[in-house]
Amino acid sequence: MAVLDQTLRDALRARGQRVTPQRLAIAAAVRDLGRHATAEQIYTDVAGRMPGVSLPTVYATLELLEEIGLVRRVATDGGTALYDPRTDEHHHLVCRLCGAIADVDGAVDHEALMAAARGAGFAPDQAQVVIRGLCAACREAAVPGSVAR
Amino acid sequence: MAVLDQTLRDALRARGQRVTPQRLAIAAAVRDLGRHATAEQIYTDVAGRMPGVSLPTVYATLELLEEIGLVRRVATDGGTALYDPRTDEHHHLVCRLCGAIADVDGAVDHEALMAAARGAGFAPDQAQVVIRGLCAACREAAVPGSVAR
DNA sequence: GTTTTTGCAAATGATTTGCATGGAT
DNA sequence: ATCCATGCAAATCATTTGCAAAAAC
Repeated sequence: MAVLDQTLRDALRARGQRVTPQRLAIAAAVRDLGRHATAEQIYTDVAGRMPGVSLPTVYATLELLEEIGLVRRVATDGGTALYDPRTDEHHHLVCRLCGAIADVDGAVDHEALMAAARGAGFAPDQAQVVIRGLCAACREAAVPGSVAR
Repeated sequence: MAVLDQTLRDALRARGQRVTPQRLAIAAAVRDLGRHATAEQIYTDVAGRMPGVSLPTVYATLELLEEIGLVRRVATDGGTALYDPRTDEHHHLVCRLCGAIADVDGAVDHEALMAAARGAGFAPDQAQVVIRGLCAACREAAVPGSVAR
């Protein structure tokens, strides 16, 4: 925890930006909430620790944290973005019915993707893979018996 | 063209839905505009052929066309969705500055992705890969000389 | 002290919804 | 004749912006 705080403090100073309690609290909330939280969820969590924080500040800070590389914004198709504290290469599975989200590791050759992007003249920042479908629970609900036991 | 129309007519009848001039015009617009059009662009194009069409109808029809499998909705992160008449497996490169979009073929083992999804208990519908970065033009504009000549 | 951040309220922009009329079957 | 689809206007919802007050540096 102190580690994250320190990284953030250093990054902010390096950018000539200020270390504010809001920024520290938001970073802590992202870490503590774990995977895939919406801005609203993060806002609610932060509001618990620090009454008075505003949603615009949460958005601004999440953007900042993303630039610094402490969070990844995941666009899930569902209109609402998720913020993921896991910053290593991994991808997502999103349930089209209930919105449940799961991680997928491997299964994608990241280097091949980046190479393909460069081949097209792009300077790629990041690749996001989102697989949409039905999660086990929704599949069972839709067609009882369809999920192997 | 007649091919697309016929496919659409058949699909609509099979679903017990109606073949309307709006639906035919919207399908034609998607086809004629080519890749990656926004709902607004499609609306503008359709309005040219058929004054009076409404944006809500365009949205509803695009959703329908996606269900039928005649278009793919591509969520580009940029708030605005794109509709792609190319329905075969391929992925996208999106410029973070100008929004330019390019196709990427191959580079992803689609079967491996689907298998990974199934392994997590999902019944996957589709996988979308979006690579964000700078296109050649924006890269050149940002850091002159950075693009190999 | 100077400059960045914050909080508030309001704006924005894409997409959706409710409802009465018009149209396809 | 019946039920679906359309157009319109208004609603929704996530996210962003403008600006004056407060807080870091």
